[in-house]
Amino acid sequence: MTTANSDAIFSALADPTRRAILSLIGEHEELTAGEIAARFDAVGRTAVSSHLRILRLAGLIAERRDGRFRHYSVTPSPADAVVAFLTSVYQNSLDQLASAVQDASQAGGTPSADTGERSA
Amino acid sequence: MTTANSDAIFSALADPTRRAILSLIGEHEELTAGEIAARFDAVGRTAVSSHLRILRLAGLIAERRDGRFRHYSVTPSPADAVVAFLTSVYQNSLDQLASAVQDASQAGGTPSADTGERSA
DNA sequence: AGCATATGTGAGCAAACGTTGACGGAACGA
DNA sequence: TCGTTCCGTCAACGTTTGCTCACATATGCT
Repeated sequence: MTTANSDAIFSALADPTRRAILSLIGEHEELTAGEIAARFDAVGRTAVSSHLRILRLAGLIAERRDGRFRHYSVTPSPADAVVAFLTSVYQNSLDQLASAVQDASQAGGTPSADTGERSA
Repeated sequence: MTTANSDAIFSALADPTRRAILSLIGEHEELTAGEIAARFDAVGRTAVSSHLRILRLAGLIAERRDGRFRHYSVTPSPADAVVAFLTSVYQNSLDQLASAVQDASQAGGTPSADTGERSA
């Protein structure tokens, strides 16, 4: 069930405008849709509204309605899915690197020649 | 300069097939393009090749050429850009949450009723 | 050389995405 | 009640994305 939602989270984070919106909201406690839209000259108000909807459906932001205004704030929990994915991928990578170094050091040779090469 | 690349990283991570590929590579030390493609029934070999290109251009995986084969492995560093973005967003959020809780506890009321509600 | 294997690349197409403009609904003030 | 403000939603359009098919490239084997 977290898998289905992480898809929405990664998709939501893929757009640079949405990341900018998320970053902007994160700098403040709460912002209204109009305040957010006002900070983006290149993007129209309806586009910002669509982005806010996507961010909200992904669970990345929360909406509080107050009269005519809608205040948006950051919801802390969902980012865990992203970090969990990355750590699961890179944890193995680091484990294997560590064991490779250990094997090489037990064998008595130089740890590895692979680390010196990085594809551009 | 990290900003321009983080765009490629987030876009690369947006696709569920690419995340599955990245996860698969992460489980092994190295995998060839053919070995990776063989694990995906739903997507063809050329599609996997395109995904590998995107992941490589984003700097998420490394390519090692060995005869006819191309071995792919995970490159640990670039995920830092993702984590850095998330922590920058949520750091402020957590700070504000902490101060909000402190304010509420000083006021003597229950910390918050908002946590019980999640938008669907 | 000739053929098979391993893999990337380009054209073409359907689906998804982001943006805009027009509209609708809800709330505030006169 | 009437007009204005704030904001989401819908239809349409151009762009991008992901996929497949056919072809090209490079390596290895005989």
